[in-house]
Amino acid sequence: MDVILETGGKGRAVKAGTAKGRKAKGGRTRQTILEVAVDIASAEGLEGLTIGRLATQLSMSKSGLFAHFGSKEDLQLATIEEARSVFIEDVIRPALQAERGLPRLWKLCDTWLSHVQGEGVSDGCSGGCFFAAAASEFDSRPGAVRDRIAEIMKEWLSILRRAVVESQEAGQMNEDVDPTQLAFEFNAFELGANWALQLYGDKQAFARAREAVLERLRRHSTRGGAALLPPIKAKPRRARAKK
Amino acid sequence: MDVILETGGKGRAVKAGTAKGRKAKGGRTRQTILEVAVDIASAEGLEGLTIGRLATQLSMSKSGLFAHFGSKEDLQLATIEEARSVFIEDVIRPALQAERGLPRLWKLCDTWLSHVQGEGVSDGCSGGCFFAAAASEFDSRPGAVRDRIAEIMKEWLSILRRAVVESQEAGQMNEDVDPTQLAFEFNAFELGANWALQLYGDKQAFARAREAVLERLRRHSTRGGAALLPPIKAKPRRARAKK
DNA sequence: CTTTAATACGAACGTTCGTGCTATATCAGC
DNA sequence: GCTGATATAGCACGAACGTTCGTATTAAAG
Repeated sequence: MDVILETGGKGRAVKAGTAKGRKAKGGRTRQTILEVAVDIASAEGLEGLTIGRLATQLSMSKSGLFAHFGSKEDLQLATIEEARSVFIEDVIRPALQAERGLPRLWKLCDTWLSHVQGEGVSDGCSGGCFFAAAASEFDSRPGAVRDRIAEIMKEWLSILRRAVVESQEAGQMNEDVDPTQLAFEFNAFELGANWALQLYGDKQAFARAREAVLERLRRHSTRGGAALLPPIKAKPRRARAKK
Repeated sequence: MDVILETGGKGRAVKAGTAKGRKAKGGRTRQTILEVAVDIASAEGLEGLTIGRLATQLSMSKSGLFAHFGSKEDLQLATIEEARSVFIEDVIRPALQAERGLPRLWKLCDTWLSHVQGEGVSDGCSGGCFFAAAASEFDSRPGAVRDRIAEIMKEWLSILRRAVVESQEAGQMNEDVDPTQLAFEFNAFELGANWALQLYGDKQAFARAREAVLERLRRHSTRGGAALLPPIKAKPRRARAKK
């Protein structure tokens, strides 16, 4: 599944995808590199993202690719920024179109889960959360990479928390809910779903995470807020055969 | 925090521990190696567990250490088994002494969290869950190591689930609770707490995880079961300053 | 005392990693 | 068409990794 540099297509948002000139070529190549880098790193981690491997997959030479970044760390940082852009585009922006309050909070979680699950047909069944992988890989490796990852994840937690607060301000969620606590729990469900997917390929975990989130939202929503949530699915209530 | 086998002049590792005999010596060395290996791997992951580093920390030669295991993979597998033993000793066994049902279920979660948090004074502030780190490191690396990790984590999930079922059988928990779902959620809270600790050094996350677990236990417990849980702490209800 | 086998060491091998130097195409502007 | 910047390739280095091999030490067995 090599990625050829010049197929043209490449749906992702590139500043000037078709700009001509030698100068622009480098930028486009860099962009292509980063897109593949995010793919690899999502599945195998930021350290599995080897320059040699990246070059091979892109049919480039190591040094040619390396020239686009001053160091491995720069490549990692750039990859992180690219992943953040993708995340914003795929998760944050769609959620912002939902109505502020409970609908947006639910949409954030729902889209996040879809994003990790491997949204559409992307590329088979890879999936996996870039930041979850990167975080656990660098949590014990101090440096700029780790700091940036921590910053971005804090950003994400903050967004979740704000959505909770806004739900309360809109009178859709009970005031006695601690927003930080709820954000922690939602984030944990997402980590748990990602964990189950990566380790067992258990796609059902996403249904469980959604149910966990929804149950909590319903539990804490006011009378006015409850109507804004998806309808309750009929529970299949059958004891699992699992011993 | 090096572990010196014996200060003997030339770094000679000669020590007459409890058991005598040349034969037993190897076994003791191996055990010492594995204990240090678990420590390193808990903090830095199974791949950060380099043979060279392990040897340095033990004041041994790489080859001398290597001789105890046929390969790196064998070392990893042995380290996993050692970690499992520690886990059983530190978490499972204490929980089994709690009364079957809700008390045991709560104890399992509580002890697990303490275990990850770094329980006592162990060695400063390391902490971190061996299996969480190992799982996310190997989830995309097929092989015996990954399989064993998956097996052990499934074992753990199964224990959690059984505790839920037993709580229901004891009439302490409502029957409409899906044990698999609850086990998933508890596991997610634990992953979330570990994540926050590793990335932010946020020990408060454990309080949050405990609260999340307890709230769920209370929510689903029957009238008879509720009394078996820890008393409700007075909520400090103060809005966090965090923006 | 001699022999044996367990234990550990030191040196080296082959590989892979990140990285630096140098050369060569390829286009923009004069 | 020449010049100069830019993009990519080729090659080599040093470090670290897992691993192998030959050897020294030494407790236990004969």
